[in-house]
Amino acid sequence: MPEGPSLVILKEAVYSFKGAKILSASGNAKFDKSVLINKKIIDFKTWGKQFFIQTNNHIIRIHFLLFGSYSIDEHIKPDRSLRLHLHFAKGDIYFYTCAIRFIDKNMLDEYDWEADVMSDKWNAKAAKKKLLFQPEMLVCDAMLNQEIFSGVGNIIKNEVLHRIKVHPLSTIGNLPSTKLNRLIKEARAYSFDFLEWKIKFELKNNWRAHTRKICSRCNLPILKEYLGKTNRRTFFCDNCQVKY
DNA sequence: TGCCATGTTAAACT
DNA sequence: GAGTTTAACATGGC
Repeated sequence: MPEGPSLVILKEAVYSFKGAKILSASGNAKFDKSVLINKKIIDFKTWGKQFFIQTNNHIIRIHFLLFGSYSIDEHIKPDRSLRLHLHFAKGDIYFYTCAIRFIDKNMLDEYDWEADVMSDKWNAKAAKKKLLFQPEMLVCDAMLNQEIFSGVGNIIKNEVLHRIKVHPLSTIGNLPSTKLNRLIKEARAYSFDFLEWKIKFELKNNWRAHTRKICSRCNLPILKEYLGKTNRRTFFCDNCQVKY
């Protein structure tokens, strides 16, 4: 569930609830759900891995972390994992094992919408500026930085670096300009490939490095190491990914 | 069956 | 107080 493209799928999936009135709200999320009753859904938004439900009076922020999930109309998980259930005349939305809270009304203005790789507002030049400001940063950390690449997660990180043949331990400052541009471009492009494949249930089939044993390009072993400040699982080909 | 992972935050440290 | 490391959270797939 967690990476940006999956949230875009969610936003599409609940689109028909836009304008609908919440008839009841329940679940074990630790806030007062009664204030949502009889409120209309104004909009659903995503920023990277965060999902927002807007009513006239409130903004609910949902983060799925590692294990979060949702379902529409059917309650498919145990009650204990049900964080929020929104009931409408036309159906139901269920959110499970995620972090949910209200955020301040004007908080949405605080988000850097140009950082969201899935957004129409995505700004590659702004991303480059932020990257060049931290030349010592490792590329494997840079890709997971939500201020720069909001929505990019560990799978996208591994796949993009393999696709552009850049070693995860390269630093931003050492990357040739063409490679840096390519990294920024593919962070978005791969995310849209991810979206397309996920919709078709073909995502895993298309992984070239993530969880793979053999490099699809050179047939040499893919290495698995925990790298960077983020210390996340990193799959890479030591042969065809160049360290800069 | 046990391990561990598409992630983040807050507490506990130095 | 700052910067950092660690623990906590919690489910499902392999």
